[in-house]
Amino acid sequence: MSEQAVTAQSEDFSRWYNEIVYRADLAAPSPVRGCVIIKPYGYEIWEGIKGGLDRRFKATGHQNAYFPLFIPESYIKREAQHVEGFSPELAVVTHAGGKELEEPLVVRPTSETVIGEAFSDWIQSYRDLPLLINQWSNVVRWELRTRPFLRTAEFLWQEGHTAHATHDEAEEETLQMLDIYADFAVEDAAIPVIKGEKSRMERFAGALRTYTIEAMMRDKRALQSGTSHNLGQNFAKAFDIRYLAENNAQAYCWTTSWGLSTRMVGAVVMTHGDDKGLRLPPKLAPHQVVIVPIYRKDDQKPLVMETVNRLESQINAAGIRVHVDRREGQSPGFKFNDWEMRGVPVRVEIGPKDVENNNAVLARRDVPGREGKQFVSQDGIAGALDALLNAIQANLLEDARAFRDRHISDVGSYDEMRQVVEGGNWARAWWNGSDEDELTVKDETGATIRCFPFDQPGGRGFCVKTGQPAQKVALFAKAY
RNA sequence: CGGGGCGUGGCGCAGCCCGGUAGCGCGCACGGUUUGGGUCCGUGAGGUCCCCGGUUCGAAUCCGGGCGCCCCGACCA
Repeated sequence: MSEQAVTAQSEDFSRWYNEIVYRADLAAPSPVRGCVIIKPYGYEIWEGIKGGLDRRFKATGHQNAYFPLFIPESYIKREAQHVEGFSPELAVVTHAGGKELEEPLVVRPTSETVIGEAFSDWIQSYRDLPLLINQWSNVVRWELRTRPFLRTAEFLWQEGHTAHATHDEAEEETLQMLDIYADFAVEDAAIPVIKGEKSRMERFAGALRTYTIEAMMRDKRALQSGTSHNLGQNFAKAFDIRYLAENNAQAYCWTTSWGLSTRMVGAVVMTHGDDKGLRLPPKLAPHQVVIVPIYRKDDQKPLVMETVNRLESQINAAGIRVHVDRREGQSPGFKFNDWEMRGVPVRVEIGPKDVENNNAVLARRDVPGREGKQFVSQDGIAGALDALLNAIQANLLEDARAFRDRHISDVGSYDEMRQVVEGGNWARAWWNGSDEDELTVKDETGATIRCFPFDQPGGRGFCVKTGQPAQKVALFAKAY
């Protein structure tokens, strides 16, 4: 368990992050380079994320399915930009069953290709459309540098794949799913995100358009937290996904894909965490409430535990995820710190005094020290907790939003942008530059275009780089 | 792939320069003590010192070779 303070965020943010991930018991190192073991506590957070998303997917008519881990190498090569984008990071199986395979098998980096191939069989008529499929799976991308949750060689995610009759329907789906990601991020993860479109350079390999939700971490770096792609007819043509229209004419489908990964766990850590550890939004917290019993001598224990057990079932009955810390060896002070490290939103302290006075101490994780503590009556404690959890959920979101907004500036010139970005902040600037200009900016400032936000100021301005008239502003930031 | 660092009980490290058969903190087990903000004391378990080879009476330590990992950059959800 944790026994000393972690490295402060202000001192070394990545070190802080790594320490938190291990000390909050989210993950453990794996024997394979670039992979991690997701421990139960970390996995429960992922399960919360899965639950929140899956519910939304189902509500919008999507069904889950599962496609194979292995993809024939030739499939990957069918869509020109797709190969180019993914080849460098593929893991390939060349041997199996004791002999060399006739055709190497790629471990999926994403499944557009296999799913596209399947779709071409499944879809015959316009009556088969739209086809709305989602898959929960693992994928492998052999990244050069990895960090737990943010970028690992193998990661868990969901990938949605849909096929539609028209471009507009596909576009509508692409945007709907982006909205779902944003809604999940804001409502469940308490992470304020900015919706926008990716630049040509940052677009998914093989997509017509890529949309993204971008979040600001506590070190002000940007984290692409979910993407939704309108694939146009690129994959439909490569995999022959056609349908017979009402007028008896063959037409290619329009497809989309969208994904969100275990990276979101990292986003939660880096958006809300502080120097004492994790701060989990109640909606995703494996334990929303932890009860720490306090007793001096053994004769006090039965009394205290009686109350604790009673409150536990009362809180449980109210649909709140509660955990009682029954460990014997540790002092209350140790437990306080331990649960703060793990980010449990509310701690309930029950000691002899509370038993006597019919009280309980509630301590909220998002407000440090005395200020975050309050006495409440044991009667109706569930109601008090419910209100408190809602307040914490809202406060974490507000806190993150205020932090983000403080660190985004509108800039009018390239020099100004440079200054803002070099200070670690985000810059909003008019842009009409070329791919090459974008690369230059990256070279010179370290920042990339995170997106062209949907929320545009309107009117027009002059591009910070080229000085030419521009219709849109872009967000620039250093990113993970 | 370029630059830097490191491989010693589960984790973090010392020992290496100057060879003599391995130690500290945390964690773990047991006993006691304590418990309203990281209690304290005692006892104990646990190690192919990354690998291979060489030098030597003797190698964690010296020499040669190899492997692995981490950090910073380029690539990326």
